[in-house]
Amino acid sequence: MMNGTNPMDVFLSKCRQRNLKITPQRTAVFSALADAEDHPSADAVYQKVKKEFPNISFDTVNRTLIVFSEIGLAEVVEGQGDPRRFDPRMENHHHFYCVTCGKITDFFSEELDKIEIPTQIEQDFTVISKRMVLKGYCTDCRK
Amino acid sequence: MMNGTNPMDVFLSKCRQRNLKITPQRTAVFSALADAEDHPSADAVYQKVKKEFPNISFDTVNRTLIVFSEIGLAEVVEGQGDPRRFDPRMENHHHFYCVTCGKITDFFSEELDKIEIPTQIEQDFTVISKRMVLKGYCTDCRK
DNA sequence: TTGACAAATAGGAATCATTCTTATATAGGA
DNA sequence: TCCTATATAAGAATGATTCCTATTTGTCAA
Repeated sequence: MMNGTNPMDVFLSKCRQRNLKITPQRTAVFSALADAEDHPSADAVYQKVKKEFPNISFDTVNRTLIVFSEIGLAEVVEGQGDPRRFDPRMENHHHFYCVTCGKITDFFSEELDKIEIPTQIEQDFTVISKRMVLKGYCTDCRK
Repeated sequence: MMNGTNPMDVFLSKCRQRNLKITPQRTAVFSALADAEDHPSADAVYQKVKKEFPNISFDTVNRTLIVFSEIGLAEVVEGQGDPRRFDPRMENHHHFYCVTCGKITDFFSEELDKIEIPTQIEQDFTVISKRMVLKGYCTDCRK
């Protein structure tokens, strides 16, 4: 028996826990995502998986990725995608993002503003802004 | 003369600096955004402005907001919008986002992980994850 | 191993949000 | 006031996702 700590075993056990069928398509989407280093979009995963499954549909890939994010196999990360959200506050501040209603709440914290960016990052990249992004449930949604 | 520190004066001076005409539509979009507390989408701003300018087009509102983000009157903030970006790494980590090519690079920092969330936030919200999001230019794009 | 059935898939239509195109209108300087 | 570069409105086009539905397929139990 395998010990369940390698990614594929995690995938299998999460699917079984939730009564999700282990289909070749799901397995292929999982592998493609697990190998990705670049926070791919659904379309990027689709392009990869299509090499192995020429007949797979975009919808299947997209649905599968959303399922993965619901069962803890992946996370939807913040991006600058559509619909864009505009913020008129140009002072440094931080965000709380409610995963239920999508509302973004500003907050200010001198302590957070003071945080140093790791030296390695400062060397490799030119940083123009830093922001702490918290995710969770807002007052209205946590009831 | 006004001293240029109220939002409308900042708007007027930024437009003049860039030779952008001060049209009633631009002014209305600026006011609507400046008053917003909720990091609105272009459509949300459009719905607000339309009450005052029933004939304004969505395109004008959207274009204007993008111009504002280019001249430093607003910022496009991170959201969970389309296209979604998926991340298979479920361990706590942080992101560097390149504003030129859109690439998201992971980085790890025990120092950042140790940061305390302000007490007020912990009281008002249920926080399930925290992440530092840096924006700037990546190695390839900063040349 | 074989059915039965709930779940998953493929493919196309529909939707949502944005961007492009173009003809018309207008702000702001001469 | 006139001129001209900009900006606007309206609709078409695009890009990305989600919905719909007929068909297929894992999985469980006999």
